Amino acid sequence: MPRRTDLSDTYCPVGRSAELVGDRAVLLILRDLFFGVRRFEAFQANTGLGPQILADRLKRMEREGVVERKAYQQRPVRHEYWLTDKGKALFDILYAMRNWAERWAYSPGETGYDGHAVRYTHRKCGADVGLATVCPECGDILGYGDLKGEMSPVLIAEREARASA
Amino acid sequence: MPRRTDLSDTYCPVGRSAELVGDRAVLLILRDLFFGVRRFEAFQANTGLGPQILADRLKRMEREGVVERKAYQQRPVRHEYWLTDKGKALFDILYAMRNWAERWAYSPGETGYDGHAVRYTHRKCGADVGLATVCPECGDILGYGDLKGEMSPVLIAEREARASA
DNA sequence: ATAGTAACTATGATAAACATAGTAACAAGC
DNA sequence: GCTTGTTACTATGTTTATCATAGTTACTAT
Repeated sequence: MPRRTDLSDTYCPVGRSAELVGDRAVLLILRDLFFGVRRFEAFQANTGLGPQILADRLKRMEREGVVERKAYQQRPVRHEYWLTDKGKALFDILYAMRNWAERWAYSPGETGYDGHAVRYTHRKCGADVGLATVCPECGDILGYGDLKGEMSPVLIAEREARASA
Repeated sequence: MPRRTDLSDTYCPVGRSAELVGDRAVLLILRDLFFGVRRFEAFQANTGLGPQILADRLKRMEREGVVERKAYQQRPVRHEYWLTDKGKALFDILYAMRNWAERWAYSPGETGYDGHAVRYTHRKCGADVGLATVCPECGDILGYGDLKGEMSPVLIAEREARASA
């Protein structure tokens, strides 16, 4: 889609974020990055994105400073994509998206959806945090690094089915 | 852009949110809705979107149940767009986007940017909450309704300039 | 009868996305 | 030393969304 209007110079902070995060492909890549995925082919398998939008978005994200390309082997040179601090800080946005969807985007008796699609536990105290941003057990404010995410069986099955296709 | 892949039936919560929120236009409309804007022409002026993507997105958002069209006058019938509860719950995502951008998306000496582009205060205790999700003064968890947002002078000027053009 | 207001719809050019195929640079096996 | 495999992409052409601009509907006010 032609996007002539550039929002990266607006004074509105939501506009500036939207320039990066207002894009399905970027969000799917970020999701995978937060689950520990680092390689091109894995992103392709998990997100279902074609190689060029994937390549294009990874370049964009690198230009914006949210990911870094790191060589993990020479001969032949192969790269992995790692989140920078600026990238890791995007966690709160993804987490808010997850929380919203878990609460509002699943129909009541949806098949295979019991509890939550992704369960987060507080690394420090082990508590299941539900949809909270503050640990219900110890009261800590929760951010990237504090939380451990685990996919539910249906979600794992879905990802495996996609990866093998 | 052709978007053949539909994410609304994935089990991944980020995927489901991305289907709605992974779109620049939707984000800009939501931003305005959270600032109290309700009318078509005002959205157009503030977001810079053309009338058809605006109309298309508002329909999509209505279909998704995040906004409601309400007639504010008869003869001729005119409508306003109001956030539903499901829509209001999206605040956390927008707030996370604002927080990320205020911290990471402005260059150090950027003209006119002193402090924050949008300042939020806790309605209950009056404290400036900065970039927090928990009130630094009284410790309350902050969500939609608890916060009052105020645009900085540069941002107001930018919006007025856009509206008059 | 003309001008104004608010919320759109219609039209055509442009640019982005998708599917599919192909390339580069090697390693490993036969 | 030739084929197969691996990983990370690039190239090509069709499909589809977006943008800019203009026009429409249904009225009120002067």
